[in-house]
Amino acid sequence: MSDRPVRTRIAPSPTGDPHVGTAYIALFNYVFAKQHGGQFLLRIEDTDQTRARRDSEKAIMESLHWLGLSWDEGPDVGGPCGPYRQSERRELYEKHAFELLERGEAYRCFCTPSRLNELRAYQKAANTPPGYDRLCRNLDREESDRRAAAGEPFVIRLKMPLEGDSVMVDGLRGEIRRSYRELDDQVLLKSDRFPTYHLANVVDDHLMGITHVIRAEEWIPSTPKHIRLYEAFGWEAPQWIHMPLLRNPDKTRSKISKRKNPVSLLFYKEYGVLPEALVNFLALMGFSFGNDVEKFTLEEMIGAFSFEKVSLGGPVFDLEKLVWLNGLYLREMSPQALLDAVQALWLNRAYFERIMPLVQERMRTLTDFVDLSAFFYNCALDYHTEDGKLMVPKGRTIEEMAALFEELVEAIDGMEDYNVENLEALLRRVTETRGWKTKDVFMPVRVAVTGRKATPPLFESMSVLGRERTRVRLRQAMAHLRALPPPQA
RNA sequence: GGCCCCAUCGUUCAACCGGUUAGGACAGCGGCCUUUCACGCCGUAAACAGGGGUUCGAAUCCCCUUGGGGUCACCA
Repeated sequence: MSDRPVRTRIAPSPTGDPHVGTAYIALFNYVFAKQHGGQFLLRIEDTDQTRARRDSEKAIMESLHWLGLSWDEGPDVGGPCGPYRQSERRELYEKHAFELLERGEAYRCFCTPSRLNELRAYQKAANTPPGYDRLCRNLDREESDRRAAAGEPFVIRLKMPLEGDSVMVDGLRGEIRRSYRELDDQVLLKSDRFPTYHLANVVDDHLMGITHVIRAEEWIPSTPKHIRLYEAFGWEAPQWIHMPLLRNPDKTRSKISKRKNPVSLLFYKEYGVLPEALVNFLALMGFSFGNDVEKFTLEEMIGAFSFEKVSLGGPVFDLEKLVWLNGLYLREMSPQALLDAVQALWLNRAYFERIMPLVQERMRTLTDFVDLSAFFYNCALDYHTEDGKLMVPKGRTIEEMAALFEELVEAIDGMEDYNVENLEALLRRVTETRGWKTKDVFMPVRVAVTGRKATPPLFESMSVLGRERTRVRLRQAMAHLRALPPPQA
């Protein structure tokens, strides 16, 4: 153990919406660092060139700021250990990978993806444990250098010990042992010269002086690789603390996922949850303040926090309790502050300006505006109506429509730019692939998204509602349909 | 499937190093307040997964079983 000043970090991967799990882990890193007068850093792990999304990084930073979990060092504020974006540190990882190669702690692997696929297929068929067979581990150095010089593509793999146990001490669980025999020679540097998570993460944590790695439980199985990496470099390893995983509320109890639960921080913000309430609620997941106190501020949590007060069962994210807690916060605001908050969310001029052109030609009196635009503000829609029935057109089944909504939820999530053109293209595409008529898709989607059959133009409306709320409504409509009694024959 | 982690009411969090009528909160139910609803208040139901040990005594320590989860990529 060393007496280095405490430094923690949150290291999200910008591959989608800002995730509630990211906020959850960030919270504990933040609180622990602040409690010890240390620093909390933000590092963007964007080494996956195929998945990193441009706008995602920005959304993550905005969401964490919204929650009040601000960082002392990061891509936007800089700091002594920058850059804080892994894609800007590529050469560093390459250099370190080659350093391990030189020291015999790692080796070049020339195996092709197709060979590795075959290997896996064979292992699966033969029912043997999967993993790299270490074919290239014993290539002699001359041959390795020669093939690399000839331009043959390769990756660099870490040499794991063949015998013995890897021992990690987890701050919450104590000692966790694993036999090296079941540990693979992990790829450190991909053939595109970008690092894998394992290399980049360890190199950065060391270079950035991270003392406590507080991350989700799902990382426990790969910690031996990280420990080995620290050993291979001759570096002092941080303390490992693995927090329990947030779970889905349904029967599966699997780790929280966007297919089953709203996981986007944007959702909670647009739903009207106050950041203080969300932070408080997240803190309740696994942590107990003491004396049965449930409502507390970030500041108070910093005063009371200890990992001894963290329990290990995977907590289920209970939206109902979050909403109750939020109500508590709402009620203690001054009416003025509440008005400001309500206005800032949806009842603001900028938002009105987007809606006005959509409803103008349908208005006869000024007050028509309220009725015509209500669905732009409502959160939950009521589908138990005459219009709601239009979500299942004649000749289509309930399940067909639910499946359609499900597909749209996914497609909208993956949409690069969420705009009118892409929405129209998407709806036309799903209509065509099904061989349906447009009315079989457009009206049901209209009702799902707005709750009614007479609305402003569909794509424009979806665009104004935004990606997140559109998805939520489609998902709610899907759930509504699947809960319907089966039609009589 | 192998390996690893976990195990208290439906959900969440308590019960310090073994001795409690197993507690709080959300949700549920009943009631009070109230023109209504909500808030608030009062009350009620609801759990130690099972089996072995250790011990005078086990929710608490150990083992096994069961259950749940995670992980086994040139993703993080």
